[in-house]
Amino acid sequence: MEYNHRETEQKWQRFWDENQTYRTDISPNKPKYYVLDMFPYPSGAGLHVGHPLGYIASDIVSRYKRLKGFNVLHPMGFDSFGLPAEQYAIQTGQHPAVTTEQNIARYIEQLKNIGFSYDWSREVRTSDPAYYKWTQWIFMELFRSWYNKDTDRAEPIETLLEKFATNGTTDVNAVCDEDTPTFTAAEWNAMSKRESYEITLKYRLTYLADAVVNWCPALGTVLANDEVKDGVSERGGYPVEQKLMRQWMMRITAYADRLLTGLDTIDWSESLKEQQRNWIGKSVGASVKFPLVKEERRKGGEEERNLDAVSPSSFIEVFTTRVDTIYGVTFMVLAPEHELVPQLTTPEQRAAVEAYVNAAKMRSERDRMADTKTVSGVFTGSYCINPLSGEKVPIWLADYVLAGYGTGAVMAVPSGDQRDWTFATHFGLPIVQILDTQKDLDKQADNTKEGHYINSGIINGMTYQEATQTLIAWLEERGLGKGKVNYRMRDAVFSRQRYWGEPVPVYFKADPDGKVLPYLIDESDLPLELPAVDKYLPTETGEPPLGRAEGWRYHPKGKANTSPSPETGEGRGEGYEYELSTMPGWAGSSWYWYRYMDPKNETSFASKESINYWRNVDLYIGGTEHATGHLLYSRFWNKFLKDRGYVPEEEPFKKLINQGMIQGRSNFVYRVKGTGVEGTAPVFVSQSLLDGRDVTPLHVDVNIVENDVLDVDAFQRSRPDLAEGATFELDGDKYIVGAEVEKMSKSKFNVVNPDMIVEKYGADVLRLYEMFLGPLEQAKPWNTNGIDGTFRFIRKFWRLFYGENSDGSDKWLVTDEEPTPAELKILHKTIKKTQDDIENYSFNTTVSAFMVCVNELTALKCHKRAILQDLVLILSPFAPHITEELWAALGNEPGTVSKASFPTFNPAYLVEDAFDYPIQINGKVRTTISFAIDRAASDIEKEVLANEVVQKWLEGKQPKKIVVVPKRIVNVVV
RNA sequence: GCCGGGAUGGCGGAAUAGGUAGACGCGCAGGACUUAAAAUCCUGUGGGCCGUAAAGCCCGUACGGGUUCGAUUCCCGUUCCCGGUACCA
Repeated sequence: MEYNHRETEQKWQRFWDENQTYRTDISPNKPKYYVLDMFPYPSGAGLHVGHPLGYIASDIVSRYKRLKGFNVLHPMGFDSFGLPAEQYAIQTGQHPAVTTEQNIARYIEQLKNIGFSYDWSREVRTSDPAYYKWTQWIFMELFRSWYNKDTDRAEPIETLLEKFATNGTTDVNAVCDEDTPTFTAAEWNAMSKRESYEITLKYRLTYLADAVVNWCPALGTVLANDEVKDGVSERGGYPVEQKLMRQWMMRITAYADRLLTGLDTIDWSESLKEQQRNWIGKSVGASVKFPLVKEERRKGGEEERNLDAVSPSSFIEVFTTRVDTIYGVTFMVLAPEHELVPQLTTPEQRAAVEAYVNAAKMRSERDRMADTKTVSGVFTGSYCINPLSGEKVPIWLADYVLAGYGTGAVMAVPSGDQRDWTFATHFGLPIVQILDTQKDLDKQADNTKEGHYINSGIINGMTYQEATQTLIAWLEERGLGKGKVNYRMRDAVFSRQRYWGEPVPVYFKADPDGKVLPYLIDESDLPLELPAVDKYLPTETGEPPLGRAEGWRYHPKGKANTSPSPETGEGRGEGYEYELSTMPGWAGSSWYWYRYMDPKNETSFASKESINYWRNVDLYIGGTEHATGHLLYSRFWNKFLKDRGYVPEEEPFKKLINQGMIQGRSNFVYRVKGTGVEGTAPVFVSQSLLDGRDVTPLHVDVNIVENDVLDVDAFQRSRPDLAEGATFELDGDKYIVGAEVEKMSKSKFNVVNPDMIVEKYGADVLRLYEMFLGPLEQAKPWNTNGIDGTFRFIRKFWRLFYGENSDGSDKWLVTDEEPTPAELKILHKTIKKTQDDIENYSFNTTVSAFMVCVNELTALKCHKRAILQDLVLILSPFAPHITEELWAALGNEPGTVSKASFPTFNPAYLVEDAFDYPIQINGKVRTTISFAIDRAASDIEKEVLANEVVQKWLEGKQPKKIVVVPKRIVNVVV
């Protein structure tokens, strides 16, 4: 009987479910191993064959580690808040919870079909109130914390209040808002409760701020930078504009340095770490103040040129990484959006400046970035003073300076910076050499740090190091500047003007003087559940969808609710207004790996016991698209939770692997141009007969193509719109289709559903084939064609155990005979290869080793239990169903293959007594000769030289040299 | 532009402390079994040359150099492809 994959696989999947085979509990006497997949967003389209790639790899590692004696935590859940469900709700009125539930059910069914060893009792869903209760709680903890730069960690807000009460702001070294006032202890203690509370809001790790955000009018929501691609929303592709809005922010910048240095402690790919480093964008330099020229201020005339009113005072502040080049500054460049521009513009220059600023506004960010060749800029008419040289420096505007980075102003040093050089050359501004080593300044800038300074006042003759130190000290002494570290990374916007997300556990209360401030709801009121709304759109007044929830107001327990609505003044006694925005997509995914440790806990996000046992993720597998989003935010929250003593590890994901994307392989049919239109019958030509004919390629469903041969009948049946009355020009009796690698997508008719593969070939075959396709981290196209190889392998493997009696019934072939050395060698070579390859995540080569093993055992007609039982075990991580079946057939307790031990590799079986040496003449192999392993090199030399083939190549000459590498090669140099 | 990764048969890919390039699989070709097909099994399969055959020779890991007894592997330069990105002061 042939192996029946359908019956067997379903049987074991049911068994595992019913017996909770993969249920995991804490067992302190076993080492732990935590294998995590990036949990999916359950989309309506279901899984395609590309999705499970990483899940299969992680499942193999999980099963392998179990056999190796580890207690393995391997859970799965769903990142179930998100835009598509909300978009669907807007269109259909269907509550997102309903569609999400349906999609999850389908995902679970598909996942269970593939035989993953997840502990499903630990499943989490971010949209479940029992889950997001703790997302909200973490938000509250962030609100209740500040970042102490002295201890370099987050602390409860109470430690800040103590400092204020005893010493005011003197001892406080915190990450906080720019406009935070300084005060004494006495001043602090004299403040009203409201005043002091308002001050603490500037220190908390989550805070309200007016932020320029990516506002997407079509989606009615704010998007994170990484959700915007090329000026349109990543999901949906709608236009996005910049808008100033009051938003909840996360002070992730407080952690910038730790996020950077932590990268050195984790085992992630270099490219991924580099992406995070670039995103954080640390640069070390100095900020310098350039005072504005006083005479300019005087003769400015009446028109708003009162520079004394300019905030904060009369200077331009720049950030530079090359303060040593300050004597080379010949002009100043501001971003067109810089706040001082209106005040700095002289009446003569006003028209030109306004034209330039407007033109810059019109150009999209994209245009400005794409166009780096054109030089543009305009002079404001004003000057500032170089604080070092005392020279007058003209102030220009140019759009190569970005408002959002540094201070939005640059001190231009054309001799050292290429952009400044280009600008100076274009506008005829002077270029001053400042280092004796700079050369070819008439052709380009030279950014060298070598040599000694010239034309440079107090640093003349110094080297780079000396000059930098001297200048920073000089500037700090005079309050004109200081050493500064600048980061590209900004604080993260945490608000979304949408419905399907976690409500923010905050309400607003107006104080007697009318000032409205945010307050946390009481912890006992968590979870703050999403209210029902009539529509999932913003309100008519532009409020987020939660503004539609009727009577949704906060009523603190045991307190009078007397605050009127801050907007309307109405609603006295009806409770307080809630925050109406919801949390972003990354909130729920920034801590989920902890919830798996203790998913049902109602008193904390996970028990201390479980967290201290499982600690962090040993292996994390997922896509590279989360490089700067999820993976950065998760590290941020993890560090915060560690600071506050809730978790023990600084980094959440020790080892991370990015699985490569599985691309689609599209198939095409070719319709002759001019046919199939206006009632004419279409003519399709086989790809093999094209030969330059004028045709239109059309996508054809890959599921009706086999080995690039089209099932013509199926094509005509499934696409009557295309193939009605068509004629086909065949190559022999075959229509050969064309092929191209594209993204896997419905519109390209190249989606392959894993369910179909499982039905036809079995889950074990799907698992083996996905691994066999190539290295895990590499992107590769899916081509169902090759799957026959792994299908045959499984059946060949089965035939080592079962044959057929003459009446057609099953014949059990396994015997208890003693294995031969040759059989043991095959087995142990495969054991070694399997464990080495799994430890190196090289799954494709493991599958090939299994094939070799089964081929060799088949050739030897080996049916011995002593060999096959171990082979079942080492194959079980890859093909759990068939091995579970055979494990039971071998007489083991059913369902226990995952609870056995990985066979021990015994090198003794691999010892060879002879080696076939390739014999090279001048580096080319001419023959091979077998020598005993312990044969002396001099003996080998002699025998090689005596060899007939070697003699022939020597042509009677004496060899120059003979290289003998034991157990490798012999090379005779003539 | 910069950063990271890559380029090996018709195809997916193997082999790097430098040591027989093309494991394994697909596809293809031929054969066995079968009334036939499917399934299965066997043989061959980088290109070229020479041969009836056996055997043998030459070329070959994107391209051009180099180091070495020996290079897919190391070094220098070039081209192309994929991913990322920031005009970052």
